[in-house]
Amino acid sequence: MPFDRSQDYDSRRAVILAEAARQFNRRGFAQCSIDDIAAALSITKPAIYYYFENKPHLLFECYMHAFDVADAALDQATRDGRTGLGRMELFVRSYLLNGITPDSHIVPLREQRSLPPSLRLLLDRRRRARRDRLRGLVAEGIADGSIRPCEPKIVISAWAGAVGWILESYNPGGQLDFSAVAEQLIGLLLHGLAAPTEKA
Amino acid sequence: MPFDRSQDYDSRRAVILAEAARQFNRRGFAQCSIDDIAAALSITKPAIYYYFENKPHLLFECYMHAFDVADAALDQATRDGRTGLGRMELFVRSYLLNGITPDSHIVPLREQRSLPPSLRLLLDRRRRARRDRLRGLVAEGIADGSIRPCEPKIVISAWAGAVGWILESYNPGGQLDFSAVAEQLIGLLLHGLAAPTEKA
DNA sequence: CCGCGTGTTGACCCAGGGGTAAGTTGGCCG
DNA sequence: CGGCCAACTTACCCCTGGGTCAACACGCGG
Repeated sequence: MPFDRSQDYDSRRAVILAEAARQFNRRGFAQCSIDDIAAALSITKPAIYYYFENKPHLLFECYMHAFDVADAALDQATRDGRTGLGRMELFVRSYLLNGITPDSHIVPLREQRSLPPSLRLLLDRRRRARRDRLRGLVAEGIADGSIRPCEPKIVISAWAGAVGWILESYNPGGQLDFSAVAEQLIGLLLHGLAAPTEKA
Repeated sequence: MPFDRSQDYDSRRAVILAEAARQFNRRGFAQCSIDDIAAALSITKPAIYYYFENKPHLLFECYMHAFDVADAALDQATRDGRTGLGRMELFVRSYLLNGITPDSHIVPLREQRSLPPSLRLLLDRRRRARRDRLRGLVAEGIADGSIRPCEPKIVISAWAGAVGWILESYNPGGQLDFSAVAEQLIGLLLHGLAAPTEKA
């Protein structure tokens, strides 16, 4: 998706953001300069500053976009799922298969440290909100018997790490296509959670 | 562990490396300057350059140390375990409970990108070697019936992410002490892998 | 044709931090 | 006591890259 001057403001802004996310994902925040991102779009640095306040804000908006996607998946899962475990499954499935494509606005949370305190605060708030909702789903699953007794905190951190690292280390050139990878991961995660009586 | 001039060369070098690992872990590689590390030890930047070639090498040695610890755990697990699943359990247990302390030379693999190509190559070699050994354990577990059929690649990436992210997000001030967290994580991981007939 | 606002550029500033050169301390050995 | 080497320090270089400024295109309404 090239930078097209005939598009409207919001579209051009989104194109820049997408390219930034791509580069941040591929090479890491610290390793790409604004010039790199600009060059990839065949524009110059000040053009980017016309749309975005500064480099951290660029990263921040990548995160926000990723949160929007994840929250939408979570809303849907909460609505459509029947048990705690079912909701967890719907969430991760929807997130992996509909929300995310490799190179979309993923930007693993590991780059958090690159944000100034003010932005980190906002980010943390959203992260905690999502985290607490997910913990709630696990607790719910334990209560309804679909999830074996365990510590929701640990489950959520472990899942987040597993999903993030799979996305990070996924190689599009490999033998498995992405949906196969996703299915394997989902199976693994669900087996870890499910109560012994479940069949999964 | 302060920097003590009366210690011998290797000890002082190790103290510097440990402090570097601490800071890299806490604040991220890009966010700490050599001056920061030096200041924390009450020495000056050139003193660090007396022991280490440059900043990437410092990070590189953190990684190497982490690999040494993990490889030792893996050797022991391979030796002492009886089934594929048993070996996987021994590995992760030994790694978490004996190998790692929060703030030791963990330095998550996410900082890989900060290394120059030559060092990344060396790192990748070791990472692949360990990864392949672990995949072998999973394959072995599937063959011996202790692990349900699945894709070893996915399992290893997911485990790596889960363990790494738990270490990263562990809060020493929380209600759970580290060994409790480790046990919860191990339980979760093993449930995900174990063949249905297993009791775990 | 003239301005005027939006979008974009070339040229520039400048702080931070990696890395170095040369000088200083302090212990040890002859 | 003199020199020498390891272990540092002070002072410095300098380049990268974030961020800015003034000038410039260009479409559009008057």
